[in-house]
Amino acid sequence: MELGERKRYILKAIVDDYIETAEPVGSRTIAKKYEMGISSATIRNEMADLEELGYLEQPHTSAGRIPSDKGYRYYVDKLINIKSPSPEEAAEIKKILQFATMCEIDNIIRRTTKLLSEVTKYTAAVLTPSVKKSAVKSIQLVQVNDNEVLAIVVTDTAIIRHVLIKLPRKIEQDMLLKINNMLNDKLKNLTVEQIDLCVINQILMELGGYNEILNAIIPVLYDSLKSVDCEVYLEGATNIFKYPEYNDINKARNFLALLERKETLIDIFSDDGETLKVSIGKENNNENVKDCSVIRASYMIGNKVVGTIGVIGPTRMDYSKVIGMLKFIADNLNEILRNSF
Amino acid sequence: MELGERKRYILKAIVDDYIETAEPVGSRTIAKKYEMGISSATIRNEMADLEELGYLEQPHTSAGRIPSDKGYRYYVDKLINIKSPSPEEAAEIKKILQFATMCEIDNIIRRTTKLLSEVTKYTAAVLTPSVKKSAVKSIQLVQVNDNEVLAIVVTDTAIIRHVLIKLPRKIEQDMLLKINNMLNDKLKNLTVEQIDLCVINQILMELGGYNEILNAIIPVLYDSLKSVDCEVYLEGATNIFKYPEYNDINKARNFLALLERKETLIDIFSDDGETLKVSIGKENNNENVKDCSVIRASYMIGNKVVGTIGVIGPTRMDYSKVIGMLKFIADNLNEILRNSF
DNA sequence: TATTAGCACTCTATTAAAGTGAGTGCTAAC
DNA sequence: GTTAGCACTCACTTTAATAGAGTGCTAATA
Repeated sequence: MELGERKRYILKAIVDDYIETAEPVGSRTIAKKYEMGISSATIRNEMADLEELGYLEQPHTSAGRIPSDKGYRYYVDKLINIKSPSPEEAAEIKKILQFATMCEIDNIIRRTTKLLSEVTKYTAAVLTPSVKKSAVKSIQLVQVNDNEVLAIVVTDTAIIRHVLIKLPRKIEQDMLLKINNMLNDKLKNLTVEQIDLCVINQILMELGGYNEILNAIIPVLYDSLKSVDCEVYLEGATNIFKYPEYNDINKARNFLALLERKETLIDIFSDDGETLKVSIGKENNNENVKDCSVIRASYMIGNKVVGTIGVIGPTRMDYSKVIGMLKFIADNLNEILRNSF
Repeated sequence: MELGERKRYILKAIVDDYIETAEPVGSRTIAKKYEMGISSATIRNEMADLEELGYLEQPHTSAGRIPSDKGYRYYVDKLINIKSPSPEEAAEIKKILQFATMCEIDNIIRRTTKLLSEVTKYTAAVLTPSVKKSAVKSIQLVQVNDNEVLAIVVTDTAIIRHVLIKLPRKIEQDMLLKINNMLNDKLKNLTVEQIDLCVINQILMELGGYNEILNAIIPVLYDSLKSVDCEVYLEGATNIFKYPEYNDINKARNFLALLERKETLIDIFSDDGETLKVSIGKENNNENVKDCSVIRASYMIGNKVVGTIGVIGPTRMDYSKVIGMLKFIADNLNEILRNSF
């Protein structure tokens, strides 16, 4: 069901105008502002058609039209002109990301989140790599003092997990080394998901002699890896107050309450493998986000898609700006991560 | 300027009632609800006195009275009955904290923050120990692979910092050990604040032979220690929507925007050594918190005050409940930290 | 047949006016 | 010193009136 040239132009004008003004768009506005050599009456007829086809809605009889979810979808798929950042903006973004390069990966991701929320003026979130799906690259046991050992796990997704372990008695250096080597032998290149009780039992069996020490170390290490799967960084939550759809205190509260729960954020932003995905209103799976839009991109560490970076805001979102910015920032982030990790 | 018995009773009744209802309290309400065997006219006279003395305010001529900051202060200092948690609540809190004991310290603190916001129904924040003021307990350099070394610093405040360092070339195990020992010798027991360029230069001098490697390690390690001083965990920010003073969208926005900046939170919650401190309205130093109250307690690791745990909300805060809960939770947290670290 | 001018109609948002009620301060009596 | 009584104040609510933006429909026009 392809729309005619003129209908497409009118739909685009309405979506653009509504995104800009947040007010229902009337036929006269279209006729005057987007010079088409066509009268408002004709536009009215076209608008009635577009409404019948489901692309537009009318808040009440004597108001202008606003885009429906279907209208936004058509706009994003067929009509949009993606705004890439201007040369100045691009330079600024590159500068900030370049500066972040000196930091650890957590910090890079955190700064990227902030940057994204600042340039888009919406709320930005980033999901760090999943520990479960990460493979163990190296495990180190380090003696901190007589009865404490620090266990450090480094994964192929640049996650570093550490946990301080109390020992029941002093441990000799060579015994620690032996345990350390054993853990590396058995666990290296396994994903954390693959490390199950079976694997653990095997280690306990093979190192039978050191049971007392192992029983102090293994469960703590195991719990530490399994307990938290990924982090979520959130920035610019209060940006929503910029948009009149959130002048209603209840809407604002619901939105912010949503973002307070980590599990919800993971649900909203977690990846399904696509490089860039736009979810408009009711397209979102999460019940509480049905009047929001979410735009997200995946990022990679070492040629492996590991996390998501995204933006959430009202369905009346400036799609062309956000998509442009998100693409640009995700690309740059990937480049930095490729070079550094 | 001591208040008479009856004035004190009336002031307490007004504060209690206003905290409960959020409505200006009239003389009739006091007479009826807080049976005093005294007429509303008499109470009106007393209220006029209390207003003149600065303990009460009147939003407008035909409204009841509300407490001024001075009124709240008098209430907190002289009139309050602190509500300790009920046996059931106490048991519940202990259970949750006990469960957290199995976790790393970060996690304990995070859970405590959440718990505090849940039991008080206000916004809770916790400041983790300051790195600057922490003393280095141990530094370990661990070879992750040929050209990467992981540096781990453990402090006396149970902070563990790690940073992955890229090396210009492969490093021999004994050289790494030598550098490691040297770093420990020179830095152990120094606070991070005390580690300045002078100390760094001394190390570089004494290990002159390894300049290439040292120049890769030292600056990164130094930056990592100096870059971030402490973390702030925040929970229950949207709890403020429960309180009618934040039905005004601008107030809500200002409050939430405040909490979004880490520096502001540090400014608001950072400690001045007192075990428990209540800051009411204009008593707060931070300009943007002059219509809030902040209640905070310090917590200790190894007999040293290291961090703050606190609650922020409207000046019409349920002081007796919050103080009771905060004391109880801070005491329990201290006990857990004393036993575990 | 497609377009347009014109007009009646709809519905929200704004403003003004009137009414309600909680609470006060003051006065005079107890 | 306390209290009853009353006039007064002021925010809040309700109602009514008005304005204005925008539509849909009809009839004329190109």
